[in-house]
Amino acid sequence: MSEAPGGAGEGSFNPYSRACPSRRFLKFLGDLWTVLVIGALYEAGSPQRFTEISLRVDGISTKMLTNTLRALERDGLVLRHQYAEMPPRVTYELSPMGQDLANVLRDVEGWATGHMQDVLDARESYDVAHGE
Amino acid sequence: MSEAPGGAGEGSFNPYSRACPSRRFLKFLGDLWTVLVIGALYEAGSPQRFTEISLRVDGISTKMLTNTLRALERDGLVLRHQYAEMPPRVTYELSPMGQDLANVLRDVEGWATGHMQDVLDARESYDVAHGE
DNA sequence: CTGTATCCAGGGGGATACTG
DNA sequence: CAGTATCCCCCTGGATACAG
Repeated sequence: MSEAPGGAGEGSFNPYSRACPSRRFLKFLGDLWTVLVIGALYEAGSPQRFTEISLRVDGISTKMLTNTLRALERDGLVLRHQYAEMPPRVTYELSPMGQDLANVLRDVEGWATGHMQDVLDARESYDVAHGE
Repeated sequence: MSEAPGGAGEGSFNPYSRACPSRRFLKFLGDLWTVLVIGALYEAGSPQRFTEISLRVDGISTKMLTNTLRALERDGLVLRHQYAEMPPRVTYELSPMGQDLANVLRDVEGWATGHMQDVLDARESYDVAHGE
């Protein structure tokens, strides 16, 4: 019952090894746009259109929104619905697995905003102690 | 009681706004090296030396390990201890706030490794359906 | 051992223009 | 509206050499 640094058992994935696919995946999950897009879809609670998402995620470019949504869809985290209308209408929503992930990422987001002030203070102390 | 996309109340931080400092912080927290270094320190359970950390986090360069540790220390998430010895000895450990964060990030890591296979399968299905 | 300093290639990602 | 296609700059981050 020896454990790798990641605590993964045998036959599992371990992001602490550079060759493991979970490392790249973890990197993707941590990507700012990934986190915010998933969070936006989660917050919305209903299928969102391309433009709606871009409005919720301030500053995201069409390129990155496209890339992010495409990757999320490919990974089975987001469901894409296309309607044969004119003008075209496309919506995105979290898959069950995506919603599960959203809950995890939401904790990270909550932790970040919840401790932001502490961190800001810590930085100030550090900068003062280390000569700006 | 209106809510921003991030669900943050007034006076709080909201990473969905590009100007909010929490966005940059969230980006830092999601960074691969940040996640793995914190995870490594958490797993270790005791203060770790520079070299020990680099061994746990496969593939990290001295530059990035230094940068990451420095940033974590500045943010009050990691405590650095320096001993006046020869050869020099320095150890790092999570601060109480850092340990709190570690628990959150650990869930993300666990989610990633726990769903890696599902994602791998989803990708294969997607690629087949969309012509490789 | 624990970093720091520099160089530099590669890729991420913004801005912009254009299409079905 | 929902993207796609390019250009292209910048900045990340690896490699390397060196210092305390």
